[in-house]
Amino acid sequence: MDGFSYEFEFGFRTNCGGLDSFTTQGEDDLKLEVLDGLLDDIDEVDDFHAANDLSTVCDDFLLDIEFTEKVAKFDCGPVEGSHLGNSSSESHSPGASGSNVAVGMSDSSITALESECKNDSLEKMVNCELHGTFKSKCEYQAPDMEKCPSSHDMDRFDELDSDDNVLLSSILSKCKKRVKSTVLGTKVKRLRKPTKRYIEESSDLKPGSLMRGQNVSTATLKDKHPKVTPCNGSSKGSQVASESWLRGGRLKKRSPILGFESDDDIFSSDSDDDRVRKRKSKIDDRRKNQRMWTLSEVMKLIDGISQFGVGKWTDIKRLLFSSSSHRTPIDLRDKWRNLLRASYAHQKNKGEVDPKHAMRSLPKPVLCRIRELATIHPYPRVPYSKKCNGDTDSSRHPIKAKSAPFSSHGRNLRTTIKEQ
DNA sequence: TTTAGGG
DNA sequence: CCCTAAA
Repeated sequence: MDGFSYEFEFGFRTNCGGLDSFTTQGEDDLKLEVLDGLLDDIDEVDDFHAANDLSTVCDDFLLDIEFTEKVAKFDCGPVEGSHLGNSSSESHSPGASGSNVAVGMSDSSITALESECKNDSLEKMVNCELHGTFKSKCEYQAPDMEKCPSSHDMDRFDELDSDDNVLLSSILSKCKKRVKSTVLGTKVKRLRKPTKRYIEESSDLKPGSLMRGQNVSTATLKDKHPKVTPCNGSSKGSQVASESWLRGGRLKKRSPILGFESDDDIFSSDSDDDRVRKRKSKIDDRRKNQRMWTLSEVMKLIDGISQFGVGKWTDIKRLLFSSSSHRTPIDLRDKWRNLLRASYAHQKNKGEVDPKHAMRSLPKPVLCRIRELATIHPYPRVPYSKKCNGDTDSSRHPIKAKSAPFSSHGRNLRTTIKEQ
């Protein structure tokens, strides 16, 4: 049973070194045809995923196939007794650590086997072993290669377990695919798909943990300094409570698994809401964590900046925003950038506020404060104060002159300096 | 790790 | 808000 699978697999593997000597090139086509015919009856078993890094074997493909055919013939022949059901043969060789891998012969074990076969030593070892068992038989039978498999052989083939057949089918279909690509000269390099083992490992996460990957830990990680700060007087009473789910799941890095997750819904343990939400806003989900800045937050930010200076975002975060687990230092910086932009826009409009944005505009004192701070702590690489723009200040900072202050045109900062 | 800058 | 490069 398994012995057949095992030996077949290893025969396939090791043929490259052992059996190519007695096959003439002229037989290749014939054999391929025969093999193809054989294989056509077999359902294509889905990929072996172990296709990764089989390229080293690929060069010996034709030979592999030859041997495959031989095995199909020989192993069912009279001598097959020593093959079929003789899985103990591997136990003869104590050094054959790899043999253990193949005995179970599940798909995953095949995967394991294949990956193990990348190991040179293992291959050699198996070579040795098989030269003892296989080669002699095969060489012995080689002269009869031309003849078709006898009906007896085919019967024996049919006698195989269904499990064995499945396995055999898998292996053969794999051979077939590779042979086709190789023989046709295309030698298509298959895209590196995730190995079955990888998928299995991924899906193993599913049952136990509802925590979707990394989402859980980051939330707690941020409040390293749970300094008790009155919840910034924000009108949003629910802010602190809700931010755990809103922001707690902020993904610092996209994990490679994310590809699966979005494509196949491997993590089907998601609630329906989650799934719907994920589908709906896959594109702009970067915005879904967005949080309106409250005035009090802005004030705190301004205070922090005036206290620590611009650029000390971590300090500001630690001391003033420790209670809000969202608002990373980067957020603070971004907000400050936006505030500067806004203040500049405001100033440029001579105090007139676009009625459309009137609601969002900052109170005048805050605006003044921002402008004030901007002069004291110019935002990085802002060479001159916004207030004195247009004068020759920029000439004093020739290096930094290229980075323009914030313009009223959204984020296009550079056009402004050209205009001036 | 933090910051700056771009998107 | 996110990502990445640079420090």
